[in-house]
Amino acid sequence: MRYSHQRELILEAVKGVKTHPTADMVYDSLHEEHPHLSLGTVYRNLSLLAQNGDITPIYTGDNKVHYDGDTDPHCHFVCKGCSKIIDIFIKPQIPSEILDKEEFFVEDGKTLFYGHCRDCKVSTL
Amino acid sequence: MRYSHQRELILEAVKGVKTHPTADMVYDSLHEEHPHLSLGTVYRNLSLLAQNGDITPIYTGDNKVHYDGDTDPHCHFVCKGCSKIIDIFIKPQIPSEILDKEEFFVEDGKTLFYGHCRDCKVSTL
DNA sequence: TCAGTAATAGTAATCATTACTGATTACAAC
DNA sequence: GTTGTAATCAGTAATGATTACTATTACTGA
Repeated sequence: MRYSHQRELILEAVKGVKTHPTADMVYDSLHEEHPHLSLGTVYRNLSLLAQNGDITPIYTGDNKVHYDGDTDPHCHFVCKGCSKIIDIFIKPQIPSEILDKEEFFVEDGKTLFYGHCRDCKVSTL
Repeated sequence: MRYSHQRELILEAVKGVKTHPTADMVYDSLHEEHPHLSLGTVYRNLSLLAQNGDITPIYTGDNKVHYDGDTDPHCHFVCKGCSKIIDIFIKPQIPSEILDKEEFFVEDGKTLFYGHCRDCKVSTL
């Protein structure tokens, strides 16, 4: 993969933030300072960076792909109220009994927990 | 929720199958025998049934929502080759240390494992 | 410096899903 | 059974996230 200034910007925008942004959010955060950056470029590079293992995609079910700049394996918590994603620094465990299976070969795992964050818990009472 | 014949059909189409179908797949499986069933009805009812806890949505990252008719908590394996989803009947564990957190309140969890199934493993060698 | 080619900007197209509208249907009260 | 009414439906248009396309720009190795 050849170097590109845009890709560098996009990578830093994801790594420099704890909010697990979507393509749209990355684009918004960069657009003011880099008005010529294209949304298509953001999508393409997020996808490339994920393929390359530099960032990790998260599929929460909100119909948008979020990205995590921290590629160290860990879990996430998704608030059903405000859709916020919070890092949970526990390594997802792959139970040994399924590593021995002949049917499939596990390479990695993603674990999402769903619930309500403190702020949203209060507001549902 | 009021009874509807269409919803019954859709629920049975998901429950009667181990393939974790998408809206599109449910529609296709029913359309021949029920030509007047509308795709919009399939989408609306899958969403309602999921809200109601009768089926479980799965977000694998293929940009389509899959549904599981088995609502007993368990994990899934996703093949990176053929996109097949396989049930893994292990209950997703919620580590006790995060249940005590003040920051958020976990209600449920979803665990996906990624890798290659036996057929696809062979073909990548 | 320059050629070759990957990457970009800008825009059009795609695809899954949702929203809308007028017709139909479940179901509760009479 | 009949009727009122609100949920649901079929069919189709609209939306929103993402991908594809094309002419242009910019890395990078020679």
